[in-house]
Amino acid sequence: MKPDRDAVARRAGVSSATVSRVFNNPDSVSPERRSRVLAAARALGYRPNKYASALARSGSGQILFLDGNKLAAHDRPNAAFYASMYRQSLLAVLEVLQDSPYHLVIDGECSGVQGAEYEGIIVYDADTPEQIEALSAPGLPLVFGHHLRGLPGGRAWGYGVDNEAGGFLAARKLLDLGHRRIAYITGGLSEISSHRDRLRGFYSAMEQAPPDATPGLFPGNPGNQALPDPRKTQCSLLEVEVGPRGGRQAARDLRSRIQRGQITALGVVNDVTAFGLVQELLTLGIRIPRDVSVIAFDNLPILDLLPLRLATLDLCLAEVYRKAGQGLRDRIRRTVPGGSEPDGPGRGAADLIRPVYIPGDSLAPPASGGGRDE
Amino acid sequence: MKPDRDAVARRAGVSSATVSRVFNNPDSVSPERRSRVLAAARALGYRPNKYASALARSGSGQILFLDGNKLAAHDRPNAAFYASMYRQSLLAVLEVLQDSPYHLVIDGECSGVQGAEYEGIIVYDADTPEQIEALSAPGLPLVFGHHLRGLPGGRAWGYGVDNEAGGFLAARKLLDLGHRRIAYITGGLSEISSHRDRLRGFYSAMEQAPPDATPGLFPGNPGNQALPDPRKTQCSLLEVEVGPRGGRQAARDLRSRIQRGQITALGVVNDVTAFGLVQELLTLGIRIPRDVSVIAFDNLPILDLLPLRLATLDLCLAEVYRKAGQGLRDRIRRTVPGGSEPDGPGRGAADLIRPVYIPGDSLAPPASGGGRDE
DNA sequence: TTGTATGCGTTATCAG
DNA sequence: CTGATAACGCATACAA
Repeated sequence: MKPDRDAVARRAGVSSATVSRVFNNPDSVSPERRSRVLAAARALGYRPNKYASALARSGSGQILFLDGNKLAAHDRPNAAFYASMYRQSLLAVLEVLQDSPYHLVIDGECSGVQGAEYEGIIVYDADTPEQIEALSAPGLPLVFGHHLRGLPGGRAWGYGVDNEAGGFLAARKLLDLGHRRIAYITGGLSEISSHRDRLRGFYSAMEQAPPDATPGLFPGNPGNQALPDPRKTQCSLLEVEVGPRGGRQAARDLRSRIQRGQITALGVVNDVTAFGLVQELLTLGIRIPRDVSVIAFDNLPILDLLPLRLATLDLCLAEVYRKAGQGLRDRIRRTVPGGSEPDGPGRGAADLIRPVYIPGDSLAPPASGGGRDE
Repeated sequence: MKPDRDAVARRAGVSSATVSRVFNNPDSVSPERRSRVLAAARALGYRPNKYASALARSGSGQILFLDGNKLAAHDRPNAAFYASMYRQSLLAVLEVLQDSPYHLVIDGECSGVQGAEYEGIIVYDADTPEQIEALSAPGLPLVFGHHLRGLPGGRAWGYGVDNEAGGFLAARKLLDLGHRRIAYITGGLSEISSHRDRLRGFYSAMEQAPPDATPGLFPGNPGNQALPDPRKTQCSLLEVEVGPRGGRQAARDLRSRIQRGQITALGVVNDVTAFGLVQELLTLGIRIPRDVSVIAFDNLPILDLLPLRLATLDLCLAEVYRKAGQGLRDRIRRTVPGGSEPDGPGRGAADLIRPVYIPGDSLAPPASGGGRDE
């Protein structure tokens, strides 16, 4: 029924070992024969059998897609809203691994991480990379995805969202529209690195703001964080619980300042928080974007439940995880032969992908003509 | 490293073939030896290698998890809100298939359904079962999940949500609280069978309502559907576009009737629609549950974004898909040996699971003391 | 660079 | 009911 390696070999007039080499180590076979083999394979619709391959390699043939949420120290507060990201990421990895010799396995129990069950692990949204690196077998190629700056020094590799660039971009959008009285709403700064990164990026754009900018009206204090002094930036900072409830709280806290024109634009750490914020602002009779502009992060489906289209930044997780899949694939290859340390560009480091701006109806120039006047 | 079949055989003092039989056809080996083998296997932590197994069987060893949304005729309107269900279902199937000889493969391209790539298919949320049955190879065990009544007459099997029971349950909750002036909000009745089923169940509870019930105030007309005549039930019917926008529309349509006490409770076809409805009702100054009670279906995470907890029905998809996984597993077994028609209880039929009531703050007895007065 | 031969862990067939 | 033994489709050490 399905063509096997021997069929291809016969058709191409080579030995079956050569066919095998073409698929596993193409450089070790002469260009002329290689193309003959590839042609034959294509004609027959040949695709290597992953099972036989794994069996022959004495490998498991499995790559684990490990959900960091299952290992998280604390319960993720708004986890349920992020199922779409999970789906998106999973499908991206699957697409990449489609015609690799590996199967993607989704973690049922996290039990087998220790054992030699897998040939590599892709970690989805890990809370504490160190923990996972410690948990998994020493030789295992490990790829982290999602939000990451710096990774544990070891064998870990990562592909993630450039949250700092995202924060910068968000602030730039507001500044370019002419806003000068801006507040940033966030929370969980001590636990969640992505929140810190977004804030840092936001600040650094604000530091570049034109000199006519009005200083922050209520300088928040990120406290123990190694962040720029908000008094030097043009940005006010409001810390709340991250989530819809915190967003609603923020709306009540900012109400009078917005109504007096002391704040004309808001950056919000994520859509979930922005959701509550916008709900409550509208309830309080504050119009968006006329009275205040709002921009957030994540581009979640829940935005469709808001009466207006919120401007936000898409995290491009599909791209992140596509890269993660490819990266792992490459690293497995390099790990097998010599046992030599896998090199590649900057091991232990992370490739970051910049978020993309998604326009909405929540952004407009400040009402009172530019924000210079008192 | 990992124990193989021979290790188990040696330890149990039997041949390796016997070990194999214990795992594949337990009845064909004597009880005494069987228990010896099982003991040895447990002691060694032996688990059959799925790859070798598939290779030897000349099977693919793969079960396909096919996403019906990808084959849907029309774009699913509110699909993004249902990612959590996808995740939930997928994980349930994985759990069941954990120690079966099969791997779960998630559809990348739907390309291989024709080929003998898979040994079985689980179809997630299929729009048109007929289409999928036609598309897949004739011998393939096929299991459908999600919303289903009747299946194509052929080899298909299904496990789904008993939407009719859910509709009945929702109506009963309202009736038991004393409501007699009730409206049901739905849409897409001609395309979406689950919506019809919920309505049918809702109606049938209303037909049993006590004789003091006030007749429906604006008898809707489901038109071409084979549904009970709303004039005979105690229920008013409002058809809108399913989704947040339709929900908001419904709120505006019903506003005056609610304010005049002509309607005291609402059933809504799903949470997404209910979301818009509740948003708009609150905006219009209608209090929930004081002015009107609301109950919906699905128990989606988005309910956390509402300022009050909406009562709803959980679809228990985890259980549905756990059954689906087990069912498929059984069917594959029975299909292999004789080529005889797979029997099992009621082939071509569907096992339905009843939704479960999730309490909330959106339900209360009618304000004006029982609903009897004019 | 290429071909030959062996083994990967199971299942299934066939004698006993 | 049980035990040898031949596939299963492929990777790779080894020899050419």
